[in-house]
Amino acid sequence: MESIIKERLLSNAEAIFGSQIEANLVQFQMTRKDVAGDLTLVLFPFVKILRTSPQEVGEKIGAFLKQEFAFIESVEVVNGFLNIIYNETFWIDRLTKIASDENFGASEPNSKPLKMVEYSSPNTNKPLHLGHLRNIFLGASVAEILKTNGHKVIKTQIINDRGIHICKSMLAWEKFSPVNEKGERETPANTGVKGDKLVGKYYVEFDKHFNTEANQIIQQWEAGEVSGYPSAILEEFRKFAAAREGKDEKAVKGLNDKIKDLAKNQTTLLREAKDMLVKWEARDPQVYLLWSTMNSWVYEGFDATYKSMGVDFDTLYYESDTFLLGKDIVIEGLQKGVFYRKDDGSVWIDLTEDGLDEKLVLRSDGTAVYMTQDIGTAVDRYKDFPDLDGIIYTVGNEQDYHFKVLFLILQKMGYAWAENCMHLSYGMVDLPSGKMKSREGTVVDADDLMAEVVAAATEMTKERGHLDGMTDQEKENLYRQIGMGGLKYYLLKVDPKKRMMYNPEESIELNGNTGPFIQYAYARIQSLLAKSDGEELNFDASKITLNPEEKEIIKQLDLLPSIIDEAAKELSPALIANYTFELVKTYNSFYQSVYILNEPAVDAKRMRLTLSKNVAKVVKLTMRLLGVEVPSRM
RNA sequence: GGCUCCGUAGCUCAGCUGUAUAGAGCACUGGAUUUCGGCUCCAGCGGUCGGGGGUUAGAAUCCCUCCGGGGUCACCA
Repeated sequence: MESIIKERLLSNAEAIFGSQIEANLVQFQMTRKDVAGDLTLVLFPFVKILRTSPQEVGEKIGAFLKQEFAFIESVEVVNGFLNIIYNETFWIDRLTKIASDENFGASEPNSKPLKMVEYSSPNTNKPLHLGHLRNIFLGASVAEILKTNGHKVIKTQIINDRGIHICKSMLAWEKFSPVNEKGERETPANTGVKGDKLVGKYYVEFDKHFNTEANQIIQQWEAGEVSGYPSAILEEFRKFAAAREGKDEKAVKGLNDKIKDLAKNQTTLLREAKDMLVKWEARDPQVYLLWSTMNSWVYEGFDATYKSMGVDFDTLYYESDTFLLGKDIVIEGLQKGVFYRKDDGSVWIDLTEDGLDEKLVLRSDGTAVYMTQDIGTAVDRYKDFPDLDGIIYTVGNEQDYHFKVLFLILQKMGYAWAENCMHLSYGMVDLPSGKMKSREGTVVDADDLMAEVVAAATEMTKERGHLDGMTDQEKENLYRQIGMGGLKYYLLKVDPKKRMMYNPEESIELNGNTGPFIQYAYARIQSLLAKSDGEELNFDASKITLNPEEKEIIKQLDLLPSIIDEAAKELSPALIANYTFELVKTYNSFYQSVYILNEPAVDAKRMRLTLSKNVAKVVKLTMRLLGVEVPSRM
């Protein structure tokens, strides 16, 4: 509508203003809620150019528009703004159009280019936690939004199944796992422990012994027992140790941390883990078997978690498959002169001219680092999907720098598609007690958390729900829908870019800006429609006068397509959540203020039912975009 | 220290491609049902938009600076 009005204003500028005007002078905005109007034109830009008063130019434009467009009921100039009011017919037409379009809000499927959305991408050495939950819900939601917006979408993840971290778990399991009477070490099968949890346990185990060994080394050094250690390391130790003299607590701690790093590098455990990684890259059969066994445990565990979350993937990438390609590309880049080799054999890229640092892309022992495999993976994906028009990486903002470098490297390697790669960077999830720290045991486990929210939903729904006649299975499903719906909505309603606070009590709330609040509105409409007993929904528009709440609902429904466009462009499910919350609030207010089934005037009754049905339709669609299910009873 | 992100009501967050008295939820206070699901609705309380300066007819929004906080600068991922 805006563009039509703008067009007409520009083409008639000569008549209205006495001269042509710049297109960017015509600025529309939504009319403030507390002011009458459906669209507002800002008058200040004209005032500046034409040197008249806002009142004068506003009235001129207003009179022109009113005579030009039949759907404009009236216009009003207030404080430098021209508020335009559409007539009832306009809004009723909008409602009829929305009602007749089953796919209202969605764009033609596959009408836009293919996007790949990557999310989750866990390490295989420990279970998923609260941070992954935000990541996964975000990525899955963005994929749905893009799909509904007309894109072809491939959902994927890169599984970090190789690297020093998994070697640590493997080593610890080999060294420290108890052996049972049958001579077996611990497995998911013989302990009943979920696979990812079991492997995670040994990662922690490694860290424990690792620290102990490092501390012993430090004690030796402090006591002057230094035989067998490289003199260069000892020299550094003495430097840090001496520097502690007379420093404050914080500085001493920093120095001690540096000493600890030195000591860690001298531990047998770390050396063994590193040896294991080298062996793994050389495909040592024994190491490879252990690796694939432990990884399979983890995958089983992850699959169960993904199932609880209600998310899936179209295709998977494993670093163990892509890192070699990454190494090849690094060699290729070395020949091209994009990278250079240092004396110790390590390979680097110099990004100082781009305002960044030098970055390692291959270790001196020839093994791959994180960056190496990310290069390989990206190239691999474009080989697999030649019509790919961009990869969206859902990864926390602590890796902003990494992706800046990755995209830059890909560009320098000459891949034109690099400019379509995007980092969907999201903020950390904090707890009321502060940051999650694995060392302090404050990490919130994903499985535990989901079980908790469903349990809380169960308790509250038993108390307040309308469950008569539901089977136990239906009830269980409902509890799950409410608990998971609440959790997903809670994590998605905040702007992804921002750091957010996870408050366990708030996340299971049912009132206010929550998933269950929206689900309740949906269920109530379903109940209403069921009781309407097949009432026809067509009505005689001429017999209808819209009250303010009704008009407001139509206006909000009408916004849906632009909201989805915006959410797709910004990769922000939060925009969808906020939109739906506003819509539901307006609907609830309407519900409270009028009769629907009990409305005696048949046309008004049908119109209100139509309105209700379409609010439910939009709620269902938008909640689907967030991965939130809507129950018809609760 | 370099780079980077953030600072809006007691708390959690919208608004930030500039524009009319800065919004919502929670909490708190007070109301609403002989009505279709009260997990509802209505109202009140509450803010020098971190401080200062600048650009502009107009700044929470753009620029500079200071203060406070996070992230990152690994041959970890």
